[in-house]
Parts: sequence; C-alpha cells; structure tokens
Amino acid sequence: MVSRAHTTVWGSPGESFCYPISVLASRPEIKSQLKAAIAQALEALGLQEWPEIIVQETPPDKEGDYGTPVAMSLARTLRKAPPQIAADLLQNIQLPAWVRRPFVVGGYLNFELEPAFLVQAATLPIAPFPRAAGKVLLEHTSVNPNKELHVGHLRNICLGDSLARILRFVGRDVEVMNYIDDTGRQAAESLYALQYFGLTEAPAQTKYDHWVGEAYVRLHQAMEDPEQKARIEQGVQSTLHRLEAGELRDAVDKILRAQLQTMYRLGAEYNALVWESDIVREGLLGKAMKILEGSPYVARPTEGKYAGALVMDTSAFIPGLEDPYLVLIRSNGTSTYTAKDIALQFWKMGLLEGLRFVTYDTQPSGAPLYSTHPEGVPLPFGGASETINVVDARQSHALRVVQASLEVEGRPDLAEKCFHLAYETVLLEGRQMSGRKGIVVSVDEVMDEAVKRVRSVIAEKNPDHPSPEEAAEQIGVGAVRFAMLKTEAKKQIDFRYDQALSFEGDTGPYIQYAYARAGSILRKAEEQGVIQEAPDFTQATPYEVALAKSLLRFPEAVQDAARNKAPHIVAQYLLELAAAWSSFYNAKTPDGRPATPVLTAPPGLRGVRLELVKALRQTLKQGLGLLGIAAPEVM
RNA sequence: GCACCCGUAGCUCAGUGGAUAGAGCGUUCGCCUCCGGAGCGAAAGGUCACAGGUUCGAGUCCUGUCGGGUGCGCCA
Repeated sequence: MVSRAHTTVWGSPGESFCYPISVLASRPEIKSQLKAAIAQALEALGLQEWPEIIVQETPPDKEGDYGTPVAMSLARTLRKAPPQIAADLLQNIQLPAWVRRPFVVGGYLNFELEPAFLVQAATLPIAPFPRAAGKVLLEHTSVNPNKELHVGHLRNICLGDSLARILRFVGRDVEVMNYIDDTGRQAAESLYALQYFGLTEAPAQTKYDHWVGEAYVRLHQAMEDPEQKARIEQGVQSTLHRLEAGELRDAVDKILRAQLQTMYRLGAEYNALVWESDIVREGLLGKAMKILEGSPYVARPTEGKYAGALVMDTSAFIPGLEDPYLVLIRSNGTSTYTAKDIALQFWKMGLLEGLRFVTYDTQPSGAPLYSTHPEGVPLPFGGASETINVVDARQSHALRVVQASLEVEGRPDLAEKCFHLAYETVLLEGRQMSGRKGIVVSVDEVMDEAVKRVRSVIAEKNPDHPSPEEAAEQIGVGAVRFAMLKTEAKKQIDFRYDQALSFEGDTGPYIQYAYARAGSILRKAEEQGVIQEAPDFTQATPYEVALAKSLLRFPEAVQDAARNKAPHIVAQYLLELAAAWSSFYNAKTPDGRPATPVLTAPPGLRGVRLELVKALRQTLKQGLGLLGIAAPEVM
C-alpha cells in the first residue's frame, strides 16, 4: 500500500468532513459500523426488513478480516443464489474509507480492512459503557457462619464476585449482598459444640472458623452414639432459641469475621451483610407472611396433612409437581427457611422495608462494609429492579419457589427479574464433599498450598525477584480463582490439586505471565528513552494485525459475559488474548530469526509495537480485574 | 415416577444457527548469540452419546432413546 503518515484520515463517505483518526478519543465500533453499512445497502436494494445482520471475524485462514453471512439468510425470500445477493450488496454498499477491499466469497460478503486502521483502533482506549438504569442486587457467598469455607464455597464466591465486577464494568449499578444465616441449625450446632466439649479459647495459631469447624465435625461424630445424640439434640434446640433471641450474636460474629478474612484474601468484597435474625426481628418475615396471606394461593388448612400450617400452593406457577404445597409457617408456629427467603426476596425487590444498618468493617480496598444491626439506621439498600442469586444448582427448586412467591403476590413482573445463577457442585478428587463428616478441603488450605507452590517456582525461576511474597500471593490466589472461573457454571468441577494449582497452559498464571513479560518490555523501552516514540501505523504487518484483532474483541467479550451472566466468557477471552500475545512475542521469520522484536524494530514500527504492548497490558489488567485476579508487574 | 443440568480428542474443557469443530494436559519432534522458556512452533489424536426432525445451513434449535449428575420434607 502507499505509504502514509500516521495522521492519515479515515472518514466515512457519508460524513461531511474527515478527521484524523489520531484525534479519536476512543475505539471506533468496527462491527456496528459495518452492520450499519450493510443495512443501508439492504435498503438500497429495496428491502423493507431483514433478519438480524451478523458480522463476524473471518476464520484465520480465510481472506478478509470481517464478513457477513446475511446473503445466505436472504436467499429464500429473495429467491436468488447467495453469491448473487452478496454481489448485489457489494454493488450498493457504501463503506467507510478504512475498508480496503470488500469482496464476495461463496455466499459471504467479506471485508478486508486497512491494516493501519485496524492496528491503530486496537491501541485506542475503549469508550466507557453507558450507565444502565435500575439496580441489580447480587447475592453471593451466604455461607453458614459455623465453620471454615471449603472449595464448594469457593466457586460461589468467585462466580458472584466476578459477575458483580463484570456487570459494573458494563455500566450496571450493582449492590452485593451476603446473607448471614445466623439462626440456622448449622450455626447452632457449632456454637453448642463449643459448649458441649468445654472449648473456650482457640489456640493462637488456629484460625477461629477452623477451630469452630473442628468442634462441629466432632459433634457430629458424637451424635453417632444414640445416648449422646439425645442430649446433644436438646442442647442444639436450646442454642437455636438463644440464637433467635439474639443472645449469641457476638459468638456468631466472631466466626463470621474469621470467614471474612478468607473472602477478603480471595479478593471478594460486599456492600452489605444481611442477617437472618434481623429480617425476623425487624418484622419483615411477619409482614411478608401477612402479604401472602391475602393471596388466593395461600391458605391455612384446618384438616389433612397440612392442618394448622400456613401453606402456599405453587401449582399454578410450577407445573408438574407431585405435591405443590409449600409450608411457610409450621403448625407449631415456627417459620420455614423458605419463608425467610421469601421475606428477603420481597425486601430485595422493594416490597418490604425496614432493615437498619451499621458500618461493620473496612474492607481491604478501603470500601466500607455495612451490616444489618438492631441499633443501625436505615440506609438505601434493597429495592432493586433485578436480583441475582448465586446458589448451588441443588437449590434450584427452592429458588423457583421463592420466585413463585412473587407471582403468588401478583407480581409476575418482579418474578421475571429474579435470576438464579446456578452452579454445579464441586467434587473433591472425584467424591462428593461433606461438611459434616469433614471431607472437605478448606479455601484457606488451598490458597496456602497454591502460594507455597508459587513461592518455590519463583525461587527457582526468578531468585532476584524484588517482592517474591507479594507476587506469590497474587499468583497463587489468581491460579485458584481462575481455575474456578474458566469453566461454565453449569458444569460439574472435580477439584484436583494438581489441576487447580497448575501454573502452565490454560491457567491464571499463564495470563499473568503474559502481562509481566509485556511490562518488562515497557520498562526497557523507558530506560532506552523510546517509550513515547510516535507510531507509524502504515508500517503494521500481519503480525500486528492478528494481535490487534484479538484486542478489539475485548468489549464484546465482556458484554457477552454480562448478558449471559457468565464470567467464564471473560476467562476464555483472556486465554485467547494472552495466547495471541505469546504467539506474537515468539514469532519467527521463515529463516528462524525473531519476526516481531519491539525494542529493536525500525523507528515508527517500534512505536506501533509499543502502543500495542501498552494496549495489551491495559486490556489484560482490566480483564484480570474482572475476574478478581491481580496483574503482577514481575513474576 | 416427575422435573432440571450435563454428554465435543486418551483426560480436563472452549465453541451468540454460518466458512475446513478449537485449546490445555498427556505423547512425539523442534525452538533461548530477540525484549522473561510459567513461553513458542509442529505432529498425532473427532461418527460433537445415539436416532429422527426443523433450516439454504445444526456441535448449537425441537422430539425421542441411552448414559452421568441433581432435585422433588411441617431439614436448613
């Protein structure tokens, strides 16, 4: 192509003036602009309507950069062969100047772009996403406050935390909530276990939640003896009552704070903790039941199986159930877990108010963590237009019932806005875990082990590392998070140490390594004083184009992840981007010499490569950030 | 019994109805006198569980079958 300065103008024919692309503040939306041009051509052909226009990257070994199969989808209605339609489109299409060559291949209409444009576009910052209306209330973690977190919880936290980050990135207002089931049987069992075994103080070196967890497991062992079981059962019941009365809040609090250390170390933070006991004490449960009692689907039978209980008939909303009746209030007057969940859901969606909050903690990022509390003040939490519950797939039915309660209440509009992010269980070396039996691997243990392994890798590969401890922490925890996030949520994961803590191949450290390595180039460029060299994009080669195309996919990948509420889409994208960069980095000419050196490239081209490396770093860092993974400068 | 999820290379997994189905691990062979080898290149490895159907076009949508997981309590 004819050589041009990097201030080359790329205007669209439809515009009254042209501007140098270097004054563009942010990335042009290539696919949208191509779609618009295609739509215009379809109109020019006299069409009134057409199926959705798809523009996609061409497969690696095909000609062109982008292409559309739109001609094929029109073949039937136009009663013409796709290549003919594509050719007609080609005749009528008005394309931006940055399309170097449009052409027909089979039934496809493909576009080859100016390499200089493509590469420069990739180096421009992403336009911020427009803010979307409405608040999303995302609940995740919600671990029973009775023992240490295990790898099953790990998946929940990673999914929830990443999804919150992704949604915020695309402009959503997200409130992250962690539900504290402080009046449940599990908490009662743990607290009673301490009493039963006469345990008062944890050894200094033992993390409190682990210590309590041990007592819990021990209690379940003791319960195998019928004699002890009766006595324990009585104790647990009285502990339950004390919990409900709020007498043991401090004891629960102590466990919760220990658990929070694990969540923080993973990088998860929350806006608010909502305690189950507060929902009851503030009267939300009562109000929710009162509301439901007004529904024709809720009744208090005087005879039969459910005599004396308050039950909800879900058959109109959940078809095919053998027994569609769900007990809300037992005949002994106590409420079920589901009833409390319904009250919480009503609060989340603004049907109920009345929770009061205090500042509970300052999180590692400096952000405050709020918590419901009897002595708190009203704060504008809840009242969301959409909710996301990150909960184990085994609870799908329970969540469906909560959703149905909104329909029972006559609010199908709200029911529609409840999303259950259901993830499959995590197996441990092929077996189901059991908290009660203590067949678990704790999150703390997994992170410790990961960091320990990274530490030895660093000692071996980079003994002069300036801050090995910090890096080991970032890489070890990053590996664990990535292992939890790279797979689709609805697939069962078998947690195996050797896979989860691998640092090679499709892993977090692979991506972090790509980032660190790119940073190393920039540091050297800085030393050599070439870091700000002006790029001459007309010198871009196919190597730069390939990397640029991968970079350009980032916003789309994040949008996809947000729309599908699927963090693994971001994880998979980052693997692809890191691979594209590694491939660029190692590219060789046919005679085996380095094809893409950055620092020793000719002036102008060096500037292009430096800009690409900067864009790559920025994108990797943002992308890792969406997964809650740090981007270490040196590994 | 009914309902939901899954089935893609030896293993672990990607794959908005669109072009010759892609990675990692493992196996085999190459690559540091270039900026980090936690890396790169290449080879081998596929009846996308099976059978029908819808469509110009199906790994992707629909129906059925088989296999695996899970759920259907006045438990939480």
